[in-house]
Amino acid sequence: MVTIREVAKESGFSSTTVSIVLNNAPLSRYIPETTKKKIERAAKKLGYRPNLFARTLRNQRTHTVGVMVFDMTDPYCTPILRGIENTLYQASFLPILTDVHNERSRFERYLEMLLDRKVEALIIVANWLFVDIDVLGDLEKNNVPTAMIGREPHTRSIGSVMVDNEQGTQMAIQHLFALGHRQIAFLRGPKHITDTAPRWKGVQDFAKKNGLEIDRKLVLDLPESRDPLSPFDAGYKLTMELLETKRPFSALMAFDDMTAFGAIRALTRAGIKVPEQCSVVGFDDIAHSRYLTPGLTTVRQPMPEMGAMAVSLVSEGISAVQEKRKITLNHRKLSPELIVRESTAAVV
Amino acid sequence: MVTIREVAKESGFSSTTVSIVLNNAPLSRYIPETTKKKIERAAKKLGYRPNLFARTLRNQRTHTVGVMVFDMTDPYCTPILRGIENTLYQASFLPILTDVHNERSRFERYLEMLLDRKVEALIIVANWLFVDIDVLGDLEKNNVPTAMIGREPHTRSIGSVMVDNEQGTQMAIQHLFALGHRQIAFLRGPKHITDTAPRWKGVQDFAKKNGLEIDRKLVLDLPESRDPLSPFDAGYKLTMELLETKRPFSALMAFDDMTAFGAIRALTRAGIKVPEQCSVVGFDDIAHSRYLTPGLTTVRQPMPEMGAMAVSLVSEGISAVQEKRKITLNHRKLSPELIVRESTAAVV
DNA sequence: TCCCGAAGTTCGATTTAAATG
DNA sequence: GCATTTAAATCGAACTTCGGG
Repeated sequence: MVTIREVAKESGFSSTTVSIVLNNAPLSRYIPETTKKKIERAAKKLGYRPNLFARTLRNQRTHTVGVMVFDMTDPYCTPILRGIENTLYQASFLPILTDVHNERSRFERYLEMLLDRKVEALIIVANWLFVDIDVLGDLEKNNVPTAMIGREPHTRSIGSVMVDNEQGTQMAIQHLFALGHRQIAFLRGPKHITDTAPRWKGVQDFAKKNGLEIDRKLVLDLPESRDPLSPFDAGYKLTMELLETKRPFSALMAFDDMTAFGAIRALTRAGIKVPEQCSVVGFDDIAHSRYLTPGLTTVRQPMPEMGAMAVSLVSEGISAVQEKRKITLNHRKLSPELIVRESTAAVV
Repeated sequence: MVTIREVAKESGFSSTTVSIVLNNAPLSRYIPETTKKKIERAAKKLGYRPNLFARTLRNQRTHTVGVMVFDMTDPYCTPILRGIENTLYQASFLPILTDVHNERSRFERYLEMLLDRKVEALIIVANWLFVDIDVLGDLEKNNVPTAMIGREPHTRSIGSVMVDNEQGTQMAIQHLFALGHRQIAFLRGPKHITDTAPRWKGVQDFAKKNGLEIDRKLVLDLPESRDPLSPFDAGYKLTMELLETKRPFSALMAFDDMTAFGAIRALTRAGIKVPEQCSVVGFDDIAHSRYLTPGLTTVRQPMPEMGAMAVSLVSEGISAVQEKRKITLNHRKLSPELIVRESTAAVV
């Protein structure tokens, strides 16, 4: 390994001077160009790369952020991670990725590991299950700016990025309404998930405003579960139950895309064509949605942007820590977008 | 921050002794239990956590591995990453995740960043595009054990994990053959992808052995492209072209799942029912495949296992480096599995 | 005072060599 | 030589202090 001392020797100056020059430190304004040139040339010649661990030991900076996902296999995560990665890259930060598999013990172990590595910030992708773990203790104490994606934390001091759920379902129901649907079935989310309530509120608000009557018999709730893939099975099962009641409906609005896939499977099995005989809308716009046939009409969460936004929130926090200001992180709500594909059609 | 010196002071021993005890170093066998107890109690009381950067500075170990993905949004990646993460976790290693977006400059920049951080190993998930970049230079020089998933590297000294492509397509064609299909269309992969040849070879071998005639007019090639999602569009387009020729076929074998999705879309648009009028098989078994309707029959790559295998390959390398042996990494070929779902059926 | 550069200390842990009884 | 403990050197960079012109 080439050290700063070797560069010093090669260039004929002391390591102090080398350090000052290569870091463009304040003092470097006194150092003549010729000296700088020589040092830079020597560094280049030897292929000098400063040892980041020595540097961190001195100045405490790691240029690393921890990313915690609750379940990577949830297709909702990937685009978010992409957004995080891309934004960090621009800032020359590197992410340490951890997946807690929805297990508390794993969460705690990983948190400890990340703190040991002095990540400068933490981003939590709280998809699906996340019963408010008291992260705060350790985090606040350690002064690590933290942002959460997809869940509103119960604490100040932790930033958050969410999609505007209410707005999303309003767009969806508005779309169905405009297509002439009046008998609409709903597969609501599990009660313990915080997205469930606002999404339903969006529907209700629209219904009230536009005189749409909601048939309570056509409203079902997904069961609680800690498996991000189970909504598919639940969607399938609930739709089957719905069909058995023989209550007619011309459209179905699912809690999320995965649920919608399950519903489509059930409808197809029952010989009901989508969208000709029944329209289906989802929520999320996970990657699958575009590729299944028919393509799923859904409400897109701007996932890469949410990742990017989380990074910019914690960046603020990092600056604050650097300048010894108190950290305060914001809460952001991003607008969703209605993506109309082939799973919805006008009533005949 | 609690340092080892504070633990020393609290316990009444020197920092040397504290270090020896806490690390269970060889010398600790001379240290009496009572001393150990006292030191451990002091450490616990103060909540002592050794500074990893100071430690790394001394002993060069980082317990970190770099993971490079060529495009995270490729659904093929996620389960592999999961496998990597899970296996690393067991070994108390942490992954730094980088996504090179199929860009050479980004690849080089990330590689540099990872080497600066002294990752103890590197795992490359070479999905889709990867025209043999000369990683070797830097890597070999820096003595970083490296394994590649999904591509056979042109160099020794880099380990690799692949699925047995030949075996995979053989299973698929065998399945179609057993269902009575004789007129089978093929959407082969782009020529520049290394998977393409062996997958085709599997088909040919089976055909020869079983007297299945392959109609060259029913064999099309995907165009070259650097977008992991484009196979969908290509699959759609090629299938449309196939249909226009009016040449009959009762089954279609796609290069991968994404291509198969495109084909299904085309067939459906053309009013051809899958699987009643045409069976479709894919390759990969990405997450989507289970959820579309009909569920896709496909050849599963054991992705989590491939990730795990890559970790175990580089672990070997890490041990070698530790013991100053020369690193030699193996090449592993894992068996795929045929997943029969709803997109294939017997000819009527 | 301004400019330039070097010596020496510090960050926190590990390890070697050596000092005790 | 043995059991027990520790002072001091080390890892590599950054910063503080100081001195000479």
